[in-house]
Amino acid sequence: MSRSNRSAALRIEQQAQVFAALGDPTRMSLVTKLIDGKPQSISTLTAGSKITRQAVTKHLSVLENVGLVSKIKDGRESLYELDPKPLLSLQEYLQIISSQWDNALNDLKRFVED
Amino acid sequence: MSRSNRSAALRIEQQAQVFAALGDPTRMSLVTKLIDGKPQSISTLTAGSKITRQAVTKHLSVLENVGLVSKIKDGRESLYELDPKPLLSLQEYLQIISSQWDNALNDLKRFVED
DNA sequence: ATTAAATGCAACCATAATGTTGCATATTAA
DNA sequence: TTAATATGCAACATTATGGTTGCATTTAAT
Repeated sequence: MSRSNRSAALRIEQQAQVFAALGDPTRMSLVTKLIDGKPQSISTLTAGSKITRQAVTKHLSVLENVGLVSKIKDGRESLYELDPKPLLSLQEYLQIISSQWDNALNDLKRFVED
Repeated sequence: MSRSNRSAALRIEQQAQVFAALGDPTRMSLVTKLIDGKPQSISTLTAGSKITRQAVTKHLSVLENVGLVSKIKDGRESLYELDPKPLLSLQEYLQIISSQWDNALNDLKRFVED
């Protein structure tokens, strides 16, 4: 496999991990809760949830592992803060896919009309 | 739970499923292979892969279940075609998150400057 | 100094996801 | 009509995921 294929495979792997991290309703709502920019503690993020604090902790770790949140120790609390960079990366990816799709449609159209 | 919360939860669940469907490198590359608009058979999509045809078939089913591809029987072949609608939906979602994030940053800026 | 609150860590369980193999069936080609 | 191709179906093994419980540890409040 060429160097470029290796790094492309790496990029795909990373993107896939971010997609996977968002591929769970609990984690999507955690992201939503953090969207206002205020770092929040595990207890706060767990409040009102139907699952245990430890489950929420695991979900936060998944998000942290793909760089979607970062953890800040503050006294006895662990605050989590959103980092939207990986989301921007996904947007770019979807953008590329969409534009390629548009091109494919145009090509098809031209082919049919000729 | 209110009606609006119920349907919001449904939407989140659906979006999460699409994210999850893309959350695997094999499925991401299947999507990439189909981006030119040409429906392709399972055998074609499996060629050059390191996993078996049956594994690819399962991945295609995952994509089909969230509406990212559709299956067309043609003789003895099963052709799969990309449907980008769910991708557009994800783009919208990410767009909303991004804009809310920008708002939060602006609010914070204003707060600090006051 | 005690008590309460917030986490961390680890073991454990149930279920889902990923992949394989083997065989049956349907279509096309020779 | 025989052989080759493409797929479908089902059982199985392995590992990952999502969740729980119990207990220890650290920090804050009385």
